[in-house]
Amino acid sequence: MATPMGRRTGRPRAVTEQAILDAALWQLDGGGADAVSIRGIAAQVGIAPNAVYTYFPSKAAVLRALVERFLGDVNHDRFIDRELPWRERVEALALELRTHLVAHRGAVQLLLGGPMDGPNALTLRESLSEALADGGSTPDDAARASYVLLVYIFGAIALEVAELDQRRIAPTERDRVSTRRAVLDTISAEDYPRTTETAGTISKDFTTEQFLWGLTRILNGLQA
Amino acid sequence: MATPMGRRTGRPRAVTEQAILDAALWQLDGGGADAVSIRGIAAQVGIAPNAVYTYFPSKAAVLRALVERFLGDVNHDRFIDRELPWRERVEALALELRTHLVAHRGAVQLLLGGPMDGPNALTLRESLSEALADGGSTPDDAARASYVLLVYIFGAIALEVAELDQRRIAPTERDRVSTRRAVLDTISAEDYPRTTETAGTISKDFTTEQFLWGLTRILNGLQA
DNA sequence: CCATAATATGGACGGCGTACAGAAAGAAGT
DNA sequence: ACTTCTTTCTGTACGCCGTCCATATTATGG
Repeated sequence: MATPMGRRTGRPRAVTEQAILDAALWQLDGGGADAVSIRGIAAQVGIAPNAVYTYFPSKAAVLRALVERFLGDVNHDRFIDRELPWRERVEALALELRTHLVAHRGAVQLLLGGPMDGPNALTLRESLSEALADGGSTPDDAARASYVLLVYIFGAIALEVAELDQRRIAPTERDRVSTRRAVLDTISAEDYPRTTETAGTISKDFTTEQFLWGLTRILNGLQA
Repeated sequence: MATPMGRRTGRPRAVTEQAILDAALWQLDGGGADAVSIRGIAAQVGIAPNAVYTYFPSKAAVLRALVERFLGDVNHDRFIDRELPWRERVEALALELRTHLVAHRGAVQLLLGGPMDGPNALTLRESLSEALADGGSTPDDAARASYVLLVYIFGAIALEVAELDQRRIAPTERDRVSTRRAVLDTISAEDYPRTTETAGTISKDFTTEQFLWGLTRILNGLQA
C-alpha cells in the first residue's frame, strides 16, 4: 500500500494503449476500416496478437477507443471562441470535422457503426448544441438540430468516401460467372490511398462546395 | 442457334440468384450486415459455398445486388403520384425509405458502404430530384438538394440503428483487462432481433418524430 | 530469495472468402 | 444410343481472421 500509484507489480507492459491505437489508425488510413486487424496491429507494434487483449478486451473495444481518439483530435479552437457568431462557429466545426474525416476516411464507417456515446462524442454533441442554443433555439430544438447536423456531416462523408473507394476492380475476378451477367466487383483495398498524406487533393474541388451548400441550407432551415 | 433463348446447355442450376438474395436478406435481418456470409447463404439454399460463385463473382457482388434489390422493394406509389404537392411526395418517399430501412436495418451499412450507382439507386435519386424540381428549384439545385436529402435519410437511420444495436454485451468478455480500465464491449449479434417481424414496435415513438422534425426543417431550408 | 501478480507467448479452434481440380448432369451432333 | 461439349456443383485446401487456454516471462513486495 506504499506504492505511489497505479501499476504495482507484475511484468511491465511492452507497449501502450496509445501505441496500439496509433497502429490501428495507421491501418485504418492505409486500407480502410476492413483492414484494421488485431493481428496487423500486433505485428506493427511488435507483440503477439493475443497480447493485445491485455490492453483491450476485444477488437470492438479497440475500434471504440479509436473512434474516441479520432473525435478527440478534431480542432475545437475556432469553435470554442464564443465571440464569433454562432453560424460561423458551427460551420467551422463542421468543416473541421469534415477535414478530419477526409484525412482518415476509413473512420466514418466506424463512427456510423457504433453509438456515439463516448466522452468526446458527447462533448461534441453537447457543445454543438450549445452553439445552436446561442442562435436562439430552445434547448430542446438545439439538441434536435445538433443531431440533424451530425447526421448530415457524417452521412455526407460516408457517401462521399463510398464513391471515392469505388474505382479499383478486384484483381481476382474470373469470369466464372456464365456468359453475360454484368455484376462487377469494386473495391478491393489494393493500394488503398493513404489519405493522411493526400488529404488536400481530394476535398478542394467539388465536394466541399456541395457540402457547404447543403450545410448552409440546413442551417437556414434550422434557424427559422 | 436454334434454342429459344437463354441457357443453352450444361448442368442445370440448382437455385436462382433471387433465392441467394433471399437467403442473404434473411441473414441480414437476422444478424446484421456482418452476419451475411457466403457460407451461411450457401447452407441456407442447400448448395456448397463455392457454388455461389457461379451466380455472383464475389461476396461484394452479392451485397451490391442485395442493395439493388432492397432499393427496388421500396414502394413508390405515393411518390409517383404527380397530383400531390411536391413536399408531400418527398415526405412520403422519405418515410417509405425509412420504413424499409428500419425493417431491414442491417441494410443501411450496405447502403452507405458502397457507391449508390445501381439502376434502382439512380432511379431513386433521379425521381427525387424531379420532385424537388417541381418545387421550383433549378435542375442543378434539385440535384444537390436530393443528395442532401438522401444523406439525411440514410445518415439518420445509420445513427439510429447504431444506437439500437448497442445494448447487448458480449457473452465472452473476461476481465482479462487489468483492474479498472472501463473499455466495454457492445454488440455481439447474440440473438439479433429479426427486425422484419418487429418493425412496428421501434419506429412509432420518439425517433420517427425526430426524423420528421429534421426532415421538415431541411425541406424548409432547401426551399428558400 | 521467494511468493505474487501482471503481462507476454505458443499453439489451437472455428469461421471466413475463395482458388483449383475434378465429378455430375443435361443438350447437341453424329 | 453413344459420345462430346458446356455449364454447374462438390471436395479440398490455403491464408486470414478473432480469440481462448495453458505456460513462460519479468517485475515488485515481503
